[in-house]
Amino acid sequence: MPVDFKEISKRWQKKWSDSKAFEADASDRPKFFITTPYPYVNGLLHMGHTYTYVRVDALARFKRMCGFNVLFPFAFHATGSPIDTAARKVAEGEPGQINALKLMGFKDSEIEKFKDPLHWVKTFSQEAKKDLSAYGMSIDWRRSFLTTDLNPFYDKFIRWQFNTLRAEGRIGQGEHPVVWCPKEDGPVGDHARSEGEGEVPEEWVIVKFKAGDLILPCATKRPETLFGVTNIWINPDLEYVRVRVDGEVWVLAKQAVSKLGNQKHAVDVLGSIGPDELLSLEAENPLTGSKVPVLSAGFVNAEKGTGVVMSVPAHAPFDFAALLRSKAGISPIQVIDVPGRSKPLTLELVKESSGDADLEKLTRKVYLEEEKSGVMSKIAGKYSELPVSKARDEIVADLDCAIPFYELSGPVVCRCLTPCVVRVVDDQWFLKYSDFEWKQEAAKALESCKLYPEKLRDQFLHVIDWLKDWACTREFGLGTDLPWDEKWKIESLSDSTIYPAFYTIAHLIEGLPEDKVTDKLFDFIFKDGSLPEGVDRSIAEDMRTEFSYWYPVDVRNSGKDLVQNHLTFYLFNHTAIFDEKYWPRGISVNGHVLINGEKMSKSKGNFKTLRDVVGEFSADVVRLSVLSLGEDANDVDWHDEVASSMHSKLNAWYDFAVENYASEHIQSEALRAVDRWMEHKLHECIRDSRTAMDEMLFRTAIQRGFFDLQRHLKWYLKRSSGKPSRSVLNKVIEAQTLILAPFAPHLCEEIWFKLEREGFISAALYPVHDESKINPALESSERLISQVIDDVHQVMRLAKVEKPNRIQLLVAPDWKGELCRRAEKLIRQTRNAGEIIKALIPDFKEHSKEVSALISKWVKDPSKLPENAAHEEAELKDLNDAREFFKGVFGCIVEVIPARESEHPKARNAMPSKPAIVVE
RNA sequence: GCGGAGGUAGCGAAGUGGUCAAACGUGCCAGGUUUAGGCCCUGGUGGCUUAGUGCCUUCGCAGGUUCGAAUCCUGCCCUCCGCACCA
Repeated sequence: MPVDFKEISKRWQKKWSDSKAFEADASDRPKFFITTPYPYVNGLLHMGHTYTYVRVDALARFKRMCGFNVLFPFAFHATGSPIDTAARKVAEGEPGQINALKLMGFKDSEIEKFKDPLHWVKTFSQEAKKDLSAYGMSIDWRRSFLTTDLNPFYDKFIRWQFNTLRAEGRIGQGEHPVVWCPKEDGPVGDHARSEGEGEVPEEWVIVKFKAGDLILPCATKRPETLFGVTNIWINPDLEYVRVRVDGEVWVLAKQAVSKLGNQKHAVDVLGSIGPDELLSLEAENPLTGSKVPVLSAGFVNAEKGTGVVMSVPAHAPFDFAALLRSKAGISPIQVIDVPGRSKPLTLELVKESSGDADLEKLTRKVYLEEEKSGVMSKIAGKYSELPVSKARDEIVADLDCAIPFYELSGPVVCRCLTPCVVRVVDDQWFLKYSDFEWKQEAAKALESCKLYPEKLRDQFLHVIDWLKDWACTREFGLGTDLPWDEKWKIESLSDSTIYPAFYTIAHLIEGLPEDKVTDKLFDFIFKDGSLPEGVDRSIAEDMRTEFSYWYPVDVRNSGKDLVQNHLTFYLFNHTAIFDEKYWPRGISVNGHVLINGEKMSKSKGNFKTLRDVVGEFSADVVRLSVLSLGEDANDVDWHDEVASSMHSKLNAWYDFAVENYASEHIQSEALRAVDRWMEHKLHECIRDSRTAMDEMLFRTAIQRGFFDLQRHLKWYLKRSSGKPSRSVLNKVIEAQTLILAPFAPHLCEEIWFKLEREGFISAALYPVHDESKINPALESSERLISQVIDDVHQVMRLAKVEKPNRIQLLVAPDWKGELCRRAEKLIRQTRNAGEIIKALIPDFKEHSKEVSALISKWVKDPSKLPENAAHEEAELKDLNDAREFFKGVFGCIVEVIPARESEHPKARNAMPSKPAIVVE
């Protein structure tokens, strides 16, 4: 019967909600607290969320079924600039943005409202809540909240967090390069760019060459090549100026002056300087002291650097090409050796006639090669033998006249269509993640943290090690004001590190008047401070109880892209703020969702929202499908066909369970071997799926606990010829339904109800395996029988027999079994066939020829040796017992005969557990 | 470039020194039932073989260690995640 999954889903969701099934409060039961990063609410939840969140929900449901008091809360993130920017775009009538909203199904009249960022936040958090409920998430919604100052309580919590961090010395202020729009006079994030997404400030160095009283500032990314400078390039077509920079007089291209101004240099243009004068200068290499001439070259451009270029012809294709053209008769100076190369790549490949595009390519090639395998040559004095990147760092550190300079990695254009520049701001606030001691604390927190999967650990360690100070404030966007400097908003990754603690009190704190919510109150709740005056004691104490009961978080699960930032920040901040007993207990990571092997993207047209798939396939089917497709940090590849097939499987299980369950009392009955085999398999499946669930290996759990169990059940039904044991069948039906419940909770509730079981299956206990029922010895008979069926099929196929009249199974004589068992032992000791044969022949005199043939075969390929060879008598019994079954399978008489009694030439082929087969 | 994870059948993916031609899922082929069904059942799905339960070849590429390697070692190629003020 077709099951109406959607109707079932709605009905049970309502029952759960009406009975507050997932609302959890502090108690004396063991607790399990699981969280996942809240989504940013600038759109609908999509396929990626279906995976991450169902992993959390499946674990929550499983732990609940293991008797834990489980808290699974959920909230919404509004902090940051994208929503702000999007709202502004709507206000400006930007067609792309408006279209995006239309595609989400909003009517023209509604779109108007999206001019207000608050409307985005409210709309999409509500939509997400609807979608998640329809997806069957077992969330305690009482504890849900929004971030930013839209929510005064969360806002105060974040202020407390930052005041605490500051008091602990975790926050500093300093210089920082940012991408800057000169017109808007502010930083420009990726979201606010019309061009240049992903471009960042790159670190260059300005090396100051002295030329009399003047300074020629050469901007370079490769200061280690200073030893090879043969001349300075300027472009006579550019306009050059003298500029007073930090008290010195520099010469540079006019366009470059503002760059310096933006990078914390005091600049004052003194006047222009002509090419003739420039070309007459002689510059002093600050590293070597040698004097080099200034020459002209057309490739010098003022967009990059200063318009003054140091020329290293041996290692820079543009320089060498220009030098060839200049006919100056200067020879390149080699600074870097590459093993296996007698002459620098540049000198080998560059011709006078090389075009700009070729030179561009070559530059990249040279850079990569020399960066990777180059070492400094002898000429580099104390730096010789060093790898180039190391030499670079040391040279810059040693040279007073080398100063940092930033250049964009590529052109960036602001949303206001103004080209952007790099600006060094000096009042940026940082979280001091570079602090060695803080790193050590984070590493310690990691140590006591269970990771799912464990192989994440190396990456976390690297991130902790390499993490630098994090700029934690922004000048615009939504969020919480930095408490002591309200020009700044706290940046979005920084206001979402310890908020799982807020879940523990979110539903209670709203009962207090806002003005009573102070830092002191948070100290009381989270840090055992004293109760501030005028605060309702019972609420405050409840909050403290909730926090100390639920904390720490037992598992936090997210997509793998958050390891490198959010999850690591999460560790850092917990160590800074909370007592060690509250540090995270577990972190779990999952891969991304691909659709038909491709990354999901709106432009590819394969973008699916959560509500799309749930609408198409139903919650249970999506949940089970997406979890069955992958685990670990691997990506899962969504295919609709998988979901269709999962739909059928679930439907079939519903029918089977409801039709075959005997809810009346079952009389005890004697169990046959096949019944005990079924119990054995059932308990194996229970054991394996339970273990997998605990490790969040849901695909394994589904395979062991669903696919495998179903296969075994099918075999059991066949083997028991339509007369399965009622009690065994009942146990299978109960266990299978319970095992499926964390994945397909709605359907399983419905089955549970139809089985006339009390209460929610969500609150029932997950099956526990009974070790005494597990007995691998029970498997040999069934394995023999299924193997025989396979072999007979193969014989029939090869012999082109479609409908056999008679099948004979000729069972190997006991001496062969004995031979196998003894050979097995000997073959472990030696690979010498002769030795083994010699040892065995005396006991198998009558079969000496066969023995030597078999032994040499087995020595050559031990996998051919039957393991745990059956005894003739047992094999005859197993096969005889299955005769009726075989008859049903093949539709003909099946005879079981000892091979030694058969005249048939095939009889000799019989081996233990592999009877000879005669098909007629 | 740097750090991390990977490359096994059409696809997804088990398997980490011999029992693995490779579980399980999906797809595909053939047959049955049904003959509206995204239902169900049976067999097959690397190549060769076709009275026979066998043989051969594969686990990104190239070498090496071993009686024996998808599994260990070396080099190379490719894919994915992240690389910061962005959620």
